[in-house]
Amino acid sequence: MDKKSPIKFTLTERDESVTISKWVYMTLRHAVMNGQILPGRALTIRELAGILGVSPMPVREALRQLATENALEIKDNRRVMVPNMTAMKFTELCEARMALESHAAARALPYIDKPKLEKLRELDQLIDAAQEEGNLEAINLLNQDFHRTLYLANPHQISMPLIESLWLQLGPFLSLASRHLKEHYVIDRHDEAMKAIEGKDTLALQLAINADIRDGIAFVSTPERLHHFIEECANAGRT
Amino acid sequence: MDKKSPIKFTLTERDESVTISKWVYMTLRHAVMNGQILPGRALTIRELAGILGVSPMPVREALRQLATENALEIKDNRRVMVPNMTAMKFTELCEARMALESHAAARALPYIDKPKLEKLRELDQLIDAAQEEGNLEAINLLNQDFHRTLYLANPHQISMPLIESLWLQLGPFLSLASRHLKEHYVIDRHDEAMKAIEGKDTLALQLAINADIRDGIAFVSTPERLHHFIEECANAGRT
DNA sequence: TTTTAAATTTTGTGATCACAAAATGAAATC
DNA sequence: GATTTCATTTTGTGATCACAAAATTTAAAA
Repeated sequence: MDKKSPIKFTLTERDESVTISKWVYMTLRHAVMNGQILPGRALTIRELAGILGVSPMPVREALRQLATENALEIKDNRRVMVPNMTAMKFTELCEARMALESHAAARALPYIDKPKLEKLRELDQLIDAAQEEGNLEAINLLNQDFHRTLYLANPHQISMPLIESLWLQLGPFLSLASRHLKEHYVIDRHDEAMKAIEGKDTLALQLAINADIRDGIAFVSTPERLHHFIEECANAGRT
Repeated sequence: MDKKSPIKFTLTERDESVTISKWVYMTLRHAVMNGQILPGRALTIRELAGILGVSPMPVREALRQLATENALEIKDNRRVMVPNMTAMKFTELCEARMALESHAAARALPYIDKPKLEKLRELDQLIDAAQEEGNLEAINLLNQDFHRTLYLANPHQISMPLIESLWLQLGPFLSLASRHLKEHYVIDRHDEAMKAIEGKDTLALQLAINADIRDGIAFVSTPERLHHFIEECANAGRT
């Protein structure tokens, strides 16, 4: 039954300068992050290799890498899949995001200079524009860019990879859940963050980041809706 | 010059039931964690495969996996090595540990029941015993066990892999630095943690965990000593 | 019809091979 | 002696192959 549901994901052309392994990794990562691969759907090396038009080898490495980042799950059967979401896991992931990202933001703040502030302002405006258009994927991408730019301002930063792992684990569910929504009313918390950054107010920045994370998942607000979405996603990729 | 310095690390016998890939991964991970591979020393797939007595394939996967955990660094040259420590990086890693682990501890606390408390007490006593003997590696291992047991008490926990990544990044430096020390006077902060756990006092537990992390790295206490050790480690594996 | 058992296919693992890029060493130039 | 150039070797990447374990299908039995 799993084999019935066909796998289909965005294929970008490969730049010659990038290794096949990396291209495969980035392609699969994007597919997972954007919910293009249903949770529970069994992924086989050869099938993916066929779709991507490469040998099994680079796919193998990419799958293992994504599994190490907990974007994929390798069961005892050696079967690889996008893990299913649970209510508790969702809570833990969000809480971990807040703990890690508010920390990363605080430690990046001293390194925010004029040009970086400008870059953040620019991203903030792009997000506003994307919201007017209602372009969901763009909003998501730009939002990530905003956070990444902030955290990476710290030249000694080491938590970005950990944060990316959390994003990867939340990505598929958020993406799938948002697809089942009629309308999105996203509140922009970045203004608060920008003000805190300008004022070099660490605590205010941490609060703004936490608020932003909370808002980003606000559409599953109530426990009922959360369970509703979880069920819906589980059904979409029924085993 | 790099090639001159021979690589040597602990080789445990492989259990039939475990895949070669996993065995190679665990072996290399242990070697990195315990400073058996000098930072900066170039690691080649074939050399390691030769030492381990396996084909290049499993080594390749293990190296990539350790690289995604940031235990190893893949340079542009495609060269793989244990990354060198810097003072700022060291600080960032410790701060990240405190942020993540105090968070993990707080979220695990509600799940600590009688048997788990007993297990923690047991580990605490083993650590005391190991300290009397001055068995450094045992202390380290048991200390990790203590923290792991605590955090994993939360059945929905998702931060353990992130924490392990931080341990992996700190491991080689701490291990190498401690080797250059005449004496170790480790203060046991676990008693405080135990008291906090028994009293279900979240804040006290977080403080105890943070204190424990600080103490664990106390031997590099002053910035001068930190720089001294960093230099010494860099010289040990000079490029 | 449902359950069990055997046969077949598919799959991950691990080894080997081919090749281009990178590192190394030797010779030539300044 | 120091630096560059070129030939040689080593290395990572990616493809292919062999095989045992797992999954699937088919056939037989209840």
